[in-house]
Amino acid sequence: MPANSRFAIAVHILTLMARAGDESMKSDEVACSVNTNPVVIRRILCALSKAGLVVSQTGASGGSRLALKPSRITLLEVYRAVDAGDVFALHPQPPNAKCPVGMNIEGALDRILNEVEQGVERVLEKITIEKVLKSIEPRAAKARAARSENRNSGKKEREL
Amino acid sequence: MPANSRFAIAVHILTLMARAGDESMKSDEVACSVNTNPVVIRRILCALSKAGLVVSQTGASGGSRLALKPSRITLLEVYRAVDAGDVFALHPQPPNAKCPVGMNIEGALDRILNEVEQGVERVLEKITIEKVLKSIEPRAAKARAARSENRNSGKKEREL
DNA sequence: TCCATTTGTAACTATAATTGTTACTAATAC
DNA sequence: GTATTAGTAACAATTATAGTTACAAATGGA
Repeated sequence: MPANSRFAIAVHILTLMARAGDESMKSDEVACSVNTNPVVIRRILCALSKAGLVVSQTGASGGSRLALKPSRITLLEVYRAVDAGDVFALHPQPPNAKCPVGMNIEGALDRILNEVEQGVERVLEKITIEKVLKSIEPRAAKARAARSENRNSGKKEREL
Repeated sequence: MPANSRFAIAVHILTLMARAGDESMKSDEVACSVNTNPVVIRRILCALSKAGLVVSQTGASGGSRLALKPSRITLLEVYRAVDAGDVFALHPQPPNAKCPVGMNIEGALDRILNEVEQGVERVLEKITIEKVLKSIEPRAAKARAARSENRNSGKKEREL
């Protein structure tokens, strides 16, 4: 199943919560939108909570909500909060230290990996959760309009 | 074992061949430096060959060598040649289409993934195999000097 | 005070990708 | 013709992920 989707799900979660505003959401509700098990959501929420991006409360009428305004949460913080994994892996086994290339290639690759990660981070730090929510809203509005068209023509659909 | 190391190994292979110049290398020799099985090397060489980065020859005294000068091979071409995988994965299961966020989040994440990949590519296109080899040489030379020190003081080590 | 609800977390399963390995075919040089 | 080498298929071992069940701890309300 490799190449993990925790970052994608984390962005989904935070976008839902940005939309919910002050109201807190339960892991069950979030799981319904993400289409997975609530425990999967809670595991990711736990990481986001440790990073200070959400606050959660146990007990009856508990749940989670954003700890910061959506405009203050960048995708870089999200990427760092969940362990998204490296862009590429180094050698599975250490290369041959008796070879002039084998001896030094890991260091070179490590420096390249750092540069690549910086490239990723430069992109992610420019995108906020607010921006993601806004990029979604017009499409959702369009879909709502289309649905009311359908309703007029007799079709039915449930929505959240 | 997930998060694949094919890109790292491909860079290692090409750096070895850059150093070998016109002489072709056998998958066995490369495997010795990478510290893995020759079939693993041949699989990656096959991808590099399809991308036109190396040429291979079967048969006695066969082997592989670079198809282009080291200064003409960028790491971006290498990254594209081997299937290095995406920086992050989208949802394992499609999100709930009845939810305004679930309905549109995949498209938003896909656009973000494209931007991130472009960030990665901007970094990789600036690094050539020649550059990697040069970043390794001074260290290798230093190590050679240290080894001859050792030899003078009576110690022994094999090298390639 | 007790009960229902919810998070946090451990433990386990199923799935899938990667790497390593053996074995074989086809091509090539000597 | 024989030895050598790449190309490739098939399979095993390892590992991470995602999903699931189960339960303790916290919380709010009756």
